[in-house]
Amino acid sequence: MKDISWDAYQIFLAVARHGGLTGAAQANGLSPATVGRRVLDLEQGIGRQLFARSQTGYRLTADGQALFEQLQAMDAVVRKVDGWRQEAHGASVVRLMAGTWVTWLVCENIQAIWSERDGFRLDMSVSERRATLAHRQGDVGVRAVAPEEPHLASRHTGDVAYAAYRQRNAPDGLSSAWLAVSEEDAISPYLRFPHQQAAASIAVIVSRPRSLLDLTRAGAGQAVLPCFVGDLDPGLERAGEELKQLRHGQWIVTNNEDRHRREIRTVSERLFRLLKSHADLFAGKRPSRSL
Amino acid sequence: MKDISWDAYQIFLAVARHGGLTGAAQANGLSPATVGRRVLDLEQGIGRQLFARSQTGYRLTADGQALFEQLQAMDAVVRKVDGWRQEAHGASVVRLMAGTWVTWLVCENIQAIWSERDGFRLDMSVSERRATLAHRQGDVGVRAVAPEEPHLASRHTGDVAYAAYRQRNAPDGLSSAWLAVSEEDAISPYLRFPHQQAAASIAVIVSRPRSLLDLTRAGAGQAVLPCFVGDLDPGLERAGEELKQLRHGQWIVTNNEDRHRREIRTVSERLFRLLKSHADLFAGKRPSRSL
DNA sequence: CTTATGTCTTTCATAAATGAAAAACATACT
DNA sequence: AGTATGTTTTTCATTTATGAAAGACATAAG
Repeated sequence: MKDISWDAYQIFLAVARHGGLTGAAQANGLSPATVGRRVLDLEQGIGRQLFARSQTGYRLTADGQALFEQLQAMDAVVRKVDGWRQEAHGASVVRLMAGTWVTWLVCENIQAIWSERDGFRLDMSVSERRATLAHRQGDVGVRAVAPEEPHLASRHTGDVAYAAYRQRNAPDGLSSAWLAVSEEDAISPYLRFPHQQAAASIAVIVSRPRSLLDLTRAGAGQAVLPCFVGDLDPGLERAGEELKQLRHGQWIVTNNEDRHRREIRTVSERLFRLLKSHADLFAGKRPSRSL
Repeated sequence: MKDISWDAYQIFLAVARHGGLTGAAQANGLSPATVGRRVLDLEQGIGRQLFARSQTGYRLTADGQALFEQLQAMDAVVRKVDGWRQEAHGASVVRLMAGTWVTWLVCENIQAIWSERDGFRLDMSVSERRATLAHRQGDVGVRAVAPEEPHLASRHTGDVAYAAYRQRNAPDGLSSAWLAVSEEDAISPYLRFPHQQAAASIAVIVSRPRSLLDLTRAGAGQAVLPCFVGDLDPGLERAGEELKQLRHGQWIVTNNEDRHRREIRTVSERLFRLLKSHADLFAGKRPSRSL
């Protein structure tokens, strides 16, 4: 019984997961031809057929399934090792926690925040909840309330204004119906507004704020959106004045202890610059549409 | 952060266990040069130095020790997989590696080594080369030199004596010609003897030692044979005294790690008993022909 | 001290593995 | 039915990895 080369197990797992050679080849940086050969070799070494082959891909046999399950533990070890490697490299991940719309703006302007040459990975996590950066869940946060936590450092970027938006030039009948996220998901004041002010007129309930924008653009009704989102969209117009009771400040927060970490400083500086350059837009002063 | 090829981990473990490249190379069926390169590559991939290198071997660094400990779980998975592989084959093969004449003796006494009721298959592999059991090529080996490899367990069975043999009562003219295997196949000292002592008198060259016995019995000349072969054959007699310079010891070897395998223990115990019961015969003390 | 031995590292020729491309085939769409 | 698409398998030229051998070096023995 000859020893099996462990990379054969690695390739086997990839084929099993992707259900074929093409996906596995991409994941492992090999060609489909090579992956096919390696799997054949493994089957010979094991003495069992591990996959049922078809023109549309590979399916695990019972024996293949047995091996797949056994090898999960191996994969778990490698994940732990990878975590240890990352640790060994100091901090090659920066985790950014922000709400739906700031995350959207960052994505639209990603080249201003991150490039491949930076040598770290950017993880962006969307949450409407207050970014506490607790338990090191995040490194940089964007929030609507100035932090009082002593371990957090913050920088004020400006105010955020809100208004109701509807489809531009929409027929009048539909545009008065309200679009809202569900009450249980309505964490922020702007998300709660339709429930508090026009509950009987809510025509559609969605689970994500991004869906509000989509529906509004499609003419399904009106929704409360941040001005920097609504005013930037050529398919939307304001359905009324700014809703001044919803206005709030905006802060970028980091952990005091992370000040020395270059990657975190880099990201928070760049983010501050991005938000500051959009300060008027955030505050509800209408842009010229040339941005 | 690039994925690490899992066979690199396999090689790392071997180097760590053997404390150097040479042992790991043997265990993995690679050359020391290759192992050294692979470990360098791994250190680059991990971004840490894993070994302190010296001319006397490799010692784990603190980082290397951390990785070593993490990878024990991976090794454990592979052992389980190997158990499953064996199970898939019904744990049903024991591979015996021995020279021509021991293999012959085993065949003559097969009921003492193996029966169908044992529930495993016996594979017998003839090789004049030293049985290293490397790369799991064999499970039980018989060899002429005591093993120094730390992963091999051995038991001494006794000495093997050699003499020149000819056809019994042969006419004098033919019996002085020598029979030999070819020089390139003459791996063992006894096979080299005719080339070294009587090269000009070699009448016939064969490729297999078994042919020496056949030719000698047919009266074609004289050949060096182990005493346990020549003395047992009623058609042969010694052509001279024991060739004392050819005498050597004999050991049965198994892999330390295979100790727990019942079939391997069974075969090596039985083999030991067989060879031990023939110890006098092997040592050149003449039998009574009633065996 | 010198010599022998064992081990690692480097170089170079060779073997093995690889990927690109073509062929074959299955499935989905028109 | 014909066409388009996606996937696998096979072939062949190229690339990569490998091992043999030489050199360098450390350690042990005489």
